[in-house]
Amino acid sequence: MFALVDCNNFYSTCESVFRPDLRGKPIVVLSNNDGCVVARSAEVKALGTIKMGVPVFQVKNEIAKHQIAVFSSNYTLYADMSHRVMRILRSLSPGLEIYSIDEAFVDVRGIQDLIEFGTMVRSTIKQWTGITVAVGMAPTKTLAKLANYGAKKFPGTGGVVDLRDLDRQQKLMSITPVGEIWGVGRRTTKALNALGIETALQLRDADMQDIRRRFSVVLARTVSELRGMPCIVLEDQPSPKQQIVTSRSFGQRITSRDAMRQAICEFTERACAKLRSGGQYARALTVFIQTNRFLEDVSRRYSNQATGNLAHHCSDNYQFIKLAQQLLERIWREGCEYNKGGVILGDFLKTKQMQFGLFEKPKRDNSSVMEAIDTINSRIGSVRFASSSGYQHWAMRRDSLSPAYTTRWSDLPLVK
DNA sequence: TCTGGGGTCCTAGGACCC
DNA sequence: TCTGGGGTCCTAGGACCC
Repeated sequence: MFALVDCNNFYSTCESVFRPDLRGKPIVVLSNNDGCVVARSAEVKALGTIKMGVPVFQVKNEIAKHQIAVFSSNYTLYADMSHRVMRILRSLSPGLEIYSIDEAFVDVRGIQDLIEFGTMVRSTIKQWTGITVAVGMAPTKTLAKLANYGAKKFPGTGGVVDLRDLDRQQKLMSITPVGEIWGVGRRTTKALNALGIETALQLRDADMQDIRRRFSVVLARTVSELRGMPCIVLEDQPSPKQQIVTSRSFGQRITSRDAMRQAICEFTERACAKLRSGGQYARALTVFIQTNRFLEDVSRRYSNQATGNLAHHCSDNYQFIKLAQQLLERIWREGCEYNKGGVILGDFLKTKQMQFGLFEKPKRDNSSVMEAIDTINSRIGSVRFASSSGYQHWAMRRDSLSPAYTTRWSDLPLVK
């Protein structure tokens, strides 16, 4: 038995928890660079005119008209609030899989009264963090997701749904559009609709072999899960990463090679720091740069990437920065207005054992230097390589950033 | 003028091996 | 006119998730 616990309107709730004056008011939270709407409060969802993911400039009038409060993404705040929620969940159940920043699967095997448990989870999290969650419980992950959908969609449930009962499953599936099912995206929805499959129930009762043939093994598994046969297990041990991406849209367009080199070097540094924080080693690095992909004039569009390998695996800023600069030289095109760039670390070592080449002398090991840098950066801010320091004209736009209420002493809310 | 960031998995096709 | 069978590895692209 799985429970899926999912925070309601997570980012927007994180903002309103510390702004009681905004409770019950419409709120949107924007993506990095203040580009798109990525979270909406219940009041905004109810308006129906501001869709998830819409570019903010397209809904400027709507925002003004309804006096919607706008926030830039404050990931420091959201990550901290997420940790608080997850810590509570872990204390309530030993089996926990943190699935994303705002949701987790919980192992609820052996719990007799699921509704009682779900209600307790909900009220505890609400009281201790101010965050409201919905709880859906069922014998497979896909059904638990569906139960959670029901808990959010129908207020009469009190935000908690136990979907063990087969009749109840059938009833909910019959009124749930197939596109709401976990694993069924936009493209698949369209293709399924074309076959006459509109509801979750119709997908559950479709011919499994036919689904396997027409679509993929992934969708066939979804069908199986809808029938109550679990195919996806609880992964309470986080599996090691296979790649690390660090990329940004720039606040202002970059046209000079020097500024781009600086940005790419900084991305590389950050990616290596993430790598070390997971105790991993990588060998491949990809650098990519692109102009605005929405440019009308196609001749001004440019996008390219280059991949290179180090002689052996490492997690050393120094070597990856050197490689990153060589790769950038291969793809740099003069005269373009770049609006995004990034790096991808790949080809990770499967074990924690370092393997050197047979005929090469082990290079000087910088790990103690890296460790020192990481320690300093985690406490008091930034020690940087010279290659990535300098002017930050490209820093992302965050015009409506809220304070770091829970992680910076000077930002602590005052109670009068 | 303005359009996010970070991931995973699957499939098809090409290059190569014997 | 006619061109095998069995395999691995890599990459690009697509689909999905939050």
